Amino acid sequence: MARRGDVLSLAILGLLHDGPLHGYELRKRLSATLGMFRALSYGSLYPALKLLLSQGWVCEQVPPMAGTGAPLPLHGKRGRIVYQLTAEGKEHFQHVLSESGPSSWEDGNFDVRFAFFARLDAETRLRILEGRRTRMSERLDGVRQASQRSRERWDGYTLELQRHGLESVEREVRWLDDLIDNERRGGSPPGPPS
Amino acid sequence: MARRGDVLSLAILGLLHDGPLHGYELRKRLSATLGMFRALSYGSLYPALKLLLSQGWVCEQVPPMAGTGAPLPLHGKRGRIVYQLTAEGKEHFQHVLSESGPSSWEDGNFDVRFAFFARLDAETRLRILEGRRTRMSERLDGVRQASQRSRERWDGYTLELQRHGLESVEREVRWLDDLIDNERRGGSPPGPPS
DNA sequence: GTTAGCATGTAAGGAGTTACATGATTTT
DNA sequence: AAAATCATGTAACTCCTTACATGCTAAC
Repeated sequence: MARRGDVLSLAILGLLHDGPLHGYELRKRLSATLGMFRALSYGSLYPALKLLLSQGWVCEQVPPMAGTGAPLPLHGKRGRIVYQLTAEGKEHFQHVLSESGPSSWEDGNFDVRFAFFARLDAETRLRILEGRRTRMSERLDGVRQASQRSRERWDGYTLELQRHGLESVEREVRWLDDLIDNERRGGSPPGPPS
Repeated sequence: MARRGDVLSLAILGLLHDGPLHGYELRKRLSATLGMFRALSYGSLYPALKLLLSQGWVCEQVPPMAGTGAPLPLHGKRGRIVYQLTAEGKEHFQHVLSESGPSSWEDGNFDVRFAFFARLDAETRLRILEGRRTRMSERLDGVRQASQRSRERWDGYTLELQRHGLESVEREVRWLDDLIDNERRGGSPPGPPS
């Protein structure tokens, strides 16, 4: 029963793909990257983990006893709970991530999918990027038309807000153009090519 | 009982300040401007109007009978319902708009306040802009630190997403700097000064 | 005459936050 | 020994969307 908009599950599964983590650490990584600049609350995170557990996509794991120097819970009662991706979890992650339909280029979903682009084939990457680009230019057109139809109604500040917003979306489209370009000619992932 | 985050009420009150409007038209204006690029649903709008009505901040009004050429409901049963700002509504709007505390520079609230900046004094404008600027550079620092602490963990795509997000916030800060500058030296509203 | 747009609403549910509640570990 | 940070969780609540339900008016 995979919900359409379950971005959080996808993000957690993706992070767990590189190794087991406990909730607290998971939250920090989710907040710092993945386009999630606002910190996610525990009131969202822990229920989400419970859900993944109940679906069998992750399992709880005892932390590695002794050894690595990591601060262990030791004789304490409620230590950290480390979550690990199961085989079904991996499969589910790959399946959901590969969805390249309209839902994949919606505001919330796109960023997380993009963060895990390395685990998708070039074709799917391109399809998602192009879908997102189309969505963004549609939005651009809509707002441009709306603001042209009624220019004299708004004062300087409202106009400035509109201009700035428009520029943001234009910038987004240019960014996507560059990524599509890069993807088509070579497909090497972005970043320092040196 | 003014809620902290009641942005929608503020936006509606602000739009109604320039003259009475019905819900359908209100929605279009809310969607096209005020930083709200996503269209607001009626399931949000009409209940919000009901609330404003119950608080006495707006009142229903019969549309101007005959005359202006506007498509009247005529003998139809359920025509448009035009909402008008009451005196208390104006007062409440001004009061909420003038709040220049932390809530005023949060993500959702700032844009709407900025759109109605023309109805605030220069001092309040400056305080809100500076608060927002501080908030944004804090966010910048947080993300910069987090991404420096763990550069090698992420692949090219995740890094690119992070870089793009960071650049967006940097751009936002520069925009605010310009606005603050403009506000300090003269205070003339932005836009074509010609 | 039927499609598209105008116009208003309600009920159910999704996705998240805040505030609360608890307790261990590390640093000062 | 106090304070900060680590760590996990729940209950209530907020804000919004989707899907539904209704009916008028303009254009093709």
